[in-house]
Amino acid sequence: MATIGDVAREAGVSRSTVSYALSGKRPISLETRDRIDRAIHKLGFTVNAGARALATSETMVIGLLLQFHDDEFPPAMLQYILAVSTSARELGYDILMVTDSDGPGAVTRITSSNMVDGVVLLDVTHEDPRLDALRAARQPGALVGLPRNTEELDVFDLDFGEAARMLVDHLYGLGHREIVLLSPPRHVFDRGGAYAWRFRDAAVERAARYGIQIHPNYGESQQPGITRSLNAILDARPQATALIVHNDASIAVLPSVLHDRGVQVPRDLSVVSLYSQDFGRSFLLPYTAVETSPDRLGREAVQHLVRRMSNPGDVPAVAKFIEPVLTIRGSTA
Amino acid sequence: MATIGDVAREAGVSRSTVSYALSGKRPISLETRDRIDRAIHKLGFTVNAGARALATSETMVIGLLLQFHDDEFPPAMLQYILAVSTSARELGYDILMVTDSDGPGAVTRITSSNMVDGVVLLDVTHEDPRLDALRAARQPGALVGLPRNTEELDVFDLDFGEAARMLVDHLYGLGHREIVLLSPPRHVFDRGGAYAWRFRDAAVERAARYGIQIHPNYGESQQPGITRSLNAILDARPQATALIVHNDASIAVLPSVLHDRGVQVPRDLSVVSLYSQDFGRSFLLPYTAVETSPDRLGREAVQHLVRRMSNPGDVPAVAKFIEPVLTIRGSTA
DNA sequence: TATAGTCATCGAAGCGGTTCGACGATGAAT
DNA sequence: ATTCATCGTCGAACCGCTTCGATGACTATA
Repeated sequence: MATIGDVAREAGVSRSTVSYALSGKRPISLETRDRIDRAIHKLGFTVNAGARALATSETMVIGLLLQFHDDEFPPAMLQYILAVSTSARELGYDILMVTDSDGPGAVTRITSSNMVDGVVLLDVTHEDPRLDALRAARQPGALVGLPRNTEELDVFDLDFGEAARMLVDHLYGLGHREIVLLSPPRHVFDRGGAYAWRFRDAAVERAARYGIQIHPNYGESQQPGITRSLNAILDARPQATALIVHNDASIAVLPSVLHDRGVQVPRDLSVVSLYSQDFGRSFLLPYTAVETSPDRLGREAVQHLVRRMSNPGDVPAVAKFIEPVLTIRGSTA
Repeated sequence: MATIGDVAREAGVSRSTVSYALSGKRPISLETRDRIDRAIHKLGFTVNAGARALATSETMVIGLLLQFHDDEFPPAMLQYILAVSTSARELGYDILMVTDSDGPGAVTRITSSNMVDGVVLLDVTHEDPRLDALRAARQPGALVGLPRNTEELDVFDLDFGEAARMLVDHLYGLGHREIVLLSPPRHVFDRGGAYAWRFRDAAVERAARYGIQIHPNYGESQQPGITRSLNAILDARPQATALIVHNDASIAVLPSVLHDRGVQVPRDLSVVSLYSQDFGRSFLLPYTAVETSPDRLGREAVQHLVRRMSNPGDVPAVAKFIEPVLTIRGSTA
């Protein structure tokens, strides 16, 4: 393995000169730069990332922390992972992905050992135990998901309240007066998945303001419970003319369930939901829905994190709720 | 940030002594070990991963390389990612996940800069361009997926040929004499996704041996093509009594398509497929199928990689095809 | 013509660990 | 009573790179 010393010797200059040629932090004559370039190619030299990290205290790596809960639909998570990874790479960072079941431990481990320059926390809950670990860390973090206390933290999330209002407005405008709402499983609420109740509460509040009926329900996360609960919910409200589905696992199987019941959309029932474009494409979901935009979310989180990593202290904390976009797909009437 | 020097000073010993106490590579008296432990806790010391990596030439990080192709179904990939990540962590390794579109470049980048001790390549194709980069690297690699030339490489894959034979046998045993086979999209074949034609060829060969009819077809990867092609394929073979689906995207939407056609499983059509248990659970797939076992595959790949990383040279190259397991779910008659 | 900047380069120190060889103090074996 | 190992510890060197301050050679300024 060629080191910077080998390159220096080959080019007949000092190591520091090679370093400066590499970084461009000091002027180097054209001629020397040329000799150095040739030496680098001849020896196949690449900077040793560890040594550079040690010298600069910058690893150029971002930690990505995720946890898989039984009550979540794994395919949805992938969208966020990809978005974070891609935008990090665009900014020159690599991703250390940690799926430890011990979330706080993982945060502490990778930050205190200086493996990363910053972390992105996915799927943050109301009282996320990882936040204490993050606050204790030297490195900054960006959250996707809304904790109770956002002080000193950069958080990014969809504006679920607004999403709910948009969907209720849409249905109300079409004349619907009795709506069934399918939320995530009760577990998610208990665990503090704020997105769940932010969406539900806003929907209920909006419906109340219009004086229309809305029936909130919890969904299930595992088959065969999903189908069973879906049927039970629809059975219980035969008068309802519209369904709002805020539940990834349920929405994936909804088409076949509706079919089994002989329900035609939108003739018999209007259906709206909340999912990302990619997700909808994977599962052939033809429903009018609000985009969850994992790509925008992931990108913003990473960009902000990088900004904070480069000017520590200077960047004020932000809580950014990206505005939902309604995509009409003709599943409502 | 406390360094090993701070700990040494606090404990009144030399830095090397602290290091030996940490690693246990030389005997340390109980009393000094105690003083060192106290100092470590008092100062909240953690070894700096970069410095250690520099000194030992071991990063304790494994690179995980993946690429998302348009013709693949993203949710299936997640299973592998998780399996690799989990088993790596169990062995003390972290995962550097790289989703670069430039696969070979990514391999070279992370290996030549010594960011990782080894790499896992997911979804390896017949003539995978990443393999040259891997061969040129100092670090060993483990592949998931089968390349044309496996020399000097450790490859892990499901025995797709055997899987196909098991499914054909199963159907033949039940009396089926005309079978429709739905393969991955043509793109996958062209790109060199060996699993696609290994499965297809084995199925065709087996059917020929039994003297029964089998009709191979390419599937699609994106809606609405999936549904359209599924219907076209079924329309074309009205006599067929069984369907083998080797196509993640199609299998996810198959239930609703069959329903739309008024086809009852297994009364009107027997259906078998190939997917992992988790995948089936996510999508409510009730089909008799061969397990793809991403968890076993990921685990074996990582374990072998780690073994090779610790005794370089000593470990002979392996090509391991894990044996498929048939799970009867009652979708055949 | 003396003076002050630039420009290009070098040497040395430092980042935070690990590891090798040495060394004094013990205890066991001869 | 010597000799030999073993035990526990230390100092120094090294891993590969960055960066600070210094230096000599030029060029522009007064």
